[in-house]
Amino acid sequence: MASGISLKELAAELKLAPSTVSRALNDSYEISEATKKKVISMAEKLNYHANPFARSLRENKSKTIAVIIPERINNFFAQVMDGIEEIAQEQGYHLLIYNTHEDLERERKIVNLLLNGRADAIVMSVTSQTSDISHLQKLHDRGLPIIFFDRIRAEIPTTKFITNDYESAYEGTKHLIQQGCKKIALFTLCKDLSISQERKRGYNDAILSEGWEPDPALTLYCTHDEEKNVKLIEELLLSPDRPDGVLTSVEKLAFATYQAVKTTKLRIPSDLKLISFSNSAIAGLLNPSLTTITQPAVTIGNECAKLLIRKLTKPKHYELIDQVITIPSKITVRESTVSL
Amino acid sequence: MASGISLKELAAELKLAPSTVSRALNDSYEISEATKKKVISMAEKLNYHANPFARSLRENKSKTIAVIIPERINNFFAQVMDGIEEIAQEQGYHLLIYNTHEDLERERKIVNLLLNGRADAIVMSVTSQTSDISHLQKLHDRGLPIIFFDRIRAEIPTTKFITNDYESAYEGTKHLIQQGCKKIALFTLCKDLSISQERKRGYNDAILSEGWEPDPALTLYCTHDEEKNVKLIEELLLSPDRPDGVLTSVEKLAFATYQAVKTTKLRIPSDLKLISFSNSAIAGLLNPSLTTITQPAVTIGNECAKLLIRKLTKPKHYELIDQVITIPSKITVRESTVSL
DNA sequence: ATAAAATGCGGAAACGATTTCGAAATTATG
DNA sequence: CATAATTTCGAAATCGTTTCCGCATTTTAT
Repeated sequence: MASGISLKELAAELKLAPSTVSRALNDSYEISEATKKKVISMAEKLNYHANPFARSLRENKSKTIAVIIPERINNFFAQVMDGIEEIAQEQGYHLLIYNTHEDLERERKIVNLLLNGRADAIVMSVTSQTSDISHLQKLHDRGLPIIFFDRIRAEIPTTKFITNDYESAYEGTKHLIQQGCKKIALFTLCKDLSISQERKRGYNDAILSEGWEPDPALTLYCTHDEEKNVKLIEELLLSPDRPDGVLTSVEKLAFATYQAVKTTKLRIPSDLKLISFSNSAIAGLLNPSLTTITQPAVTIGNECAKLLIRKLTKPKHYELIDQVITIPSKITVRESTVSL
Repeated sequence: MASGISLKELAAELKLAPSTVSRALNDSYEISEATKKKVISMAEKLNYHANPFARSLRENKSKTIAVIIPERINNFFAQVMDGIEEIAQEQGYHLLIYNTHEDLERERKIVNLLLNGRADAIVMSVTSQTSDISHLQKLHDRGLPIIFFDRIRAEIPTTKFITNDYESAYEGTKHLIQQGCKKIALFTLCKDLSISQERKRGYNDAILSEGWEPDPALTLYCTHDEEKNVKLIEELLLSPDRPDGVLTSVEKLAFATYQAVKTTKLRIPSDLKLISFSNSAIAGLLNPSLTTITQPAVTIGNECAKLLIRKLTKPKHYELIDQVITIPSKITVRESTVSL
């Protein structure tokens, strides 16, 4: 109903064969410049737009990239999406967005949907639940180009983009130590996530580098329920063994910590220093301003899209080799970690 | 390459005609339960997934909704997108995302792209540049269901979702007055945007309701360049006629105001009270915490998607009538507007 | 001057699904 | 038992492209 004129009708109008018109519009060498001009001007006049489905059906490609993110769009994912969108639009690619909402079953469903070719490639960040990866394996086996970012799975032999999670966590923890913290806690998500593990490793090694013994009680595995997280953090902060420094592995846990602190008598940074992975643009406006480890989210999005599109346009020349590309984060020190 | 088995191959495997298999999978009444069972189980076994392009080509619909937003994904648009995604996924619809980056030319291009049926419907918020709306008119004329939200265009006779911009701005301004402000400024975007106009109207009427004379110099039309905005705001705040209260029409201008205030000797809220339209989850953690007018972004997204999908699935029963549906915002008073 | 090659275009098949139409097989009806 | 009605399925057309193949006609080579 909404669709306009077809190629056949355009051809009839021009008294040419559909094949000729198609070739003219695709700038084929077999067509004379004269007819090309005629065809193109008539196409413009009649407002002809090729039916994308007919083309996709015939060519077996969709000029579409699917982006799968694991949770509601936060600052980080928003910036990655912006980064992907920027390149995709520039290259004439379309963007499909899916959200697994941290649900493995939904992830499976979505991935299976994409098995039928609706998208030419996939950029994704897995759910924290993703233990069984057979659905991802199947995608890859089918030859569908797929790139992981942030929450990656090393088992799938493809290119992955992350930030320097280990080093950033190490440096962040070191920073807390330099600021005088003696008992440093880590607030993180699911144990199973690669980034959680890497960040924990960095945190642990920083502690060890001081000759200290890491205390398992100081690693808090949080949930996806915001209120519950605040409660958990409150409990820890009210306990006699409370930490005097915290590294939060994701933005929202930093905010939860600010919330939790409110109900205690503690003050940031005098009683508790806080540093967090965060892509919030207003970390500097918080009370107190938040020391952040900022991930290069837009760049990650850009690079994912660039690499995928190169692979799609020149499949022979580019391979999504099994490698992890690391783009470093940047630490910005603010009030939450400096003693007054 | 990535595509799997076709209907024809599945049919061959079953020693049935493609038509029969198609009908079986679509649960047609013409097919016996016995063969349906056989077909379905074989389809599962061979991991058959219908080619979406063949289906779309034949049925002339894509089960896809396009979302067009005018700028990088901020809190508001992220929440709207989440809201749309939620319903779309539930109903088996796919989501295409486009960003016009406040550029009318890009908006035209994107809209023209969608003219060929790639999406069954559109949810959009126009750019601040959108003066000529012939491209939107054409979309609507072609019968492509389209819904506007937030930044709407009244000229296109379809359903639009907004918040109570006028009332919220009125109430917000009144709140500033009640807190003792005598000179209230409005920081807003482009004059041409419907929401800007409505919010300005609310602001103006609140001023008039006090018997005051609105001062044009107190309305600041900001740009899309963050740094420039900070400069503009600084200038105003340093002028002898500086305001003692500010209503910002969008979130980012509130943040710009916080930035600008830093370089002045002014204090919020004692010297300057600030209230802003904002969907930031951490407004309460700012320094000082920010009084906000929070738009029902997720709900707006939900409602857009619900209405569109109803229209798409039952075109006879639902019409996207020319109306503006208003979902009220909620004012949350925090430190930035209350004297200590 | 004739053969060979290049040019410019048309006809028709193909992509993979849905659907109209019709035919065969089964059951019901008189 | 003969005919009608119903159930169940197959053949073929169709959606709008692209592309393989073929056929003139013109240009170049021998």
